[in-house]
Amino acid sequence: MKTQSAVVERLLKYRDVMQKMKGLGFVRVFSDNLADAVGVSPSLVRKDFSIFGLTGNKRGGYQIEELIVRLNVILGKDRKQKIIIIGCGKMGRALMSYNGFPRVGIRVAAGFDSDPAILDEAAPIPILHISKIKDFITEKEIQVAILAVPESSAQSIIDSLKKTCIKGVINFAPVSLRSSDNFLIQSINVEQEIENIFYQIHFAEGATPVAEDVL
Amino acid sequence: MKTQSAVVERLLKYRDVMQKMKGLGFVRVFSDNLADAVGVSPSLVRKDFSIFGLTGNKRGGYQIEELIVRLNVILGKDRKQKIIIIGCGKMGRALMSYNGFPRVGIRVAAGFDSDPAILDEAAPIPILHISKIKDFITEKEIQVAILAVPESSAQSIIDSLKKTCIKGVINFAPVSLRSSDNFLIQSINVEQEIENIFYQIHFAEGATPVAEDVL
DNA sequence: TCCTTTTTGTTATTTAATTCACATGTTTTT
DNA sequence: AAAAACATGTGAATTAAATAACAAAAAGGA
Repeated sequence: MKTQSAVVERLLKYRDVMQKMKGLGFVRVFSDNLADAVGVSPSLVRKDFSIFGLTGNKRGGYQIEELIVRLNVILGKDRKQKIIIIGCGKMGRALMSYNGFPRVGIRVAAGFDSDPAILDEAAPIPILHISKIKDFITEKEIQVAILAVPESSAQSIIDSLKKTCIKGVINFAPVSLRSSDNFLIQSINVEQEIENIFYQIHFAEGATPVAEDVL
Repeated sequence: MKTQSAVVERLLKYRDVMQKMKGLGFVRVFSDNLADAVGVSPSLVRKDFSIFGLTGNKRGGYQIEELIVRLNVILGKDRKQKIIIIGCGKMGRALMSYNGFPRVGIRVAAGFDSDPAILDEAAPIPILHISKIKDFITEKEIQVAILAVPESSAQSIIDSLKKTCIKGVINFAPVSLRSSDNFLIQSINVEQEIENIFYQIHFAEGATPVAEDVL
């Protein structure tokens, strides 16, 4: 039922690279170029394109301009992409002002928090009280939220979001929340990534993971 | 040469779940429990354990206490895990005070920035000038860094880090930096995750990715 | 015009990851 | 004590993902 998340992630990277190439004045690109830039094999680039019916020209490669347009349609960039941020602690506020979002056409519609001291309804991106979240989501038809709240409140917020038209969440709390078919949760766990890196480093230094049976 | 990152990520999750179960007073756990909690199949849990030589008891499941200890050795949690944060803008400072790090035994040794206005050498986690980074890394034997700088300076910082004893980096800048064998880079790209979610949502709503040949 | 070069698009192959299935050792029940 | 119920551990089977390979189309000489 769900399309491979990995393929879509690669499409996003291809588009990103092409956007930058376009900015440099390039007009066409070969699967080899994209492969080098993204760090995959050229045949995988072509296969990914083939899955989505994206075609180029034998010998001539791909027209960057045209391919970006077609990719944007596939990736839904022709629609408005509004999100809200729940939890306006340091991480939440850092995300609210993150300029990577506007650059790719993602608009932060508002932030929400339970602490009255940090509310600011008049700001360009307002910080509203959490009690107003349900109406806001309904009225503005928000579908995606970032959850940047303490671990303790993450689950209960998720439960209430499930009763709204929110369909997907990026979760920064270190709790294991599971996606279901109609409610996607993508967790970002920085400490886990770091622990993973420490493991890879240590293993690379020659420490056997455990036994001799690991290739 | 590199062990599957995915397996290690699962080990980290298993350990996390068991840590919480231990806190609740549980003494043993079955592969089914861990599977449910982490969202994988029981046989995968057992196979993951088997790869690393982690054993339990037929019928009796796994002893939580003992398994956590053995996992911590495998995952390198018996060593000090110090990191530095490069770039102390909003995101960098949010990460500096993130309490998820101390909770899992990761210590932020210092932050670094080029802006003299935000330096603070006396703070519990000092913010030092970027010019001091090389000596600091050498002296404190730092192996892992978080990169939270603007896109424009990411690549040049990576290049200079490669000349130090840093072996792994978590990158928050939206640039595609590639790992090599002795220098790991793990990028966290929130906007990409969001775009991916938007795609999944839209596709789930019935929009065909492109043609009829996609299963 | 014809030959050579290049690069796509797709099928076949290989490799990797996950699930299945069941024999084996343990505990509980009767 | 024997039987029944369980849960692990692992090799076999399956599924999924990535690479390799190559025929066919386009472009550029000679």
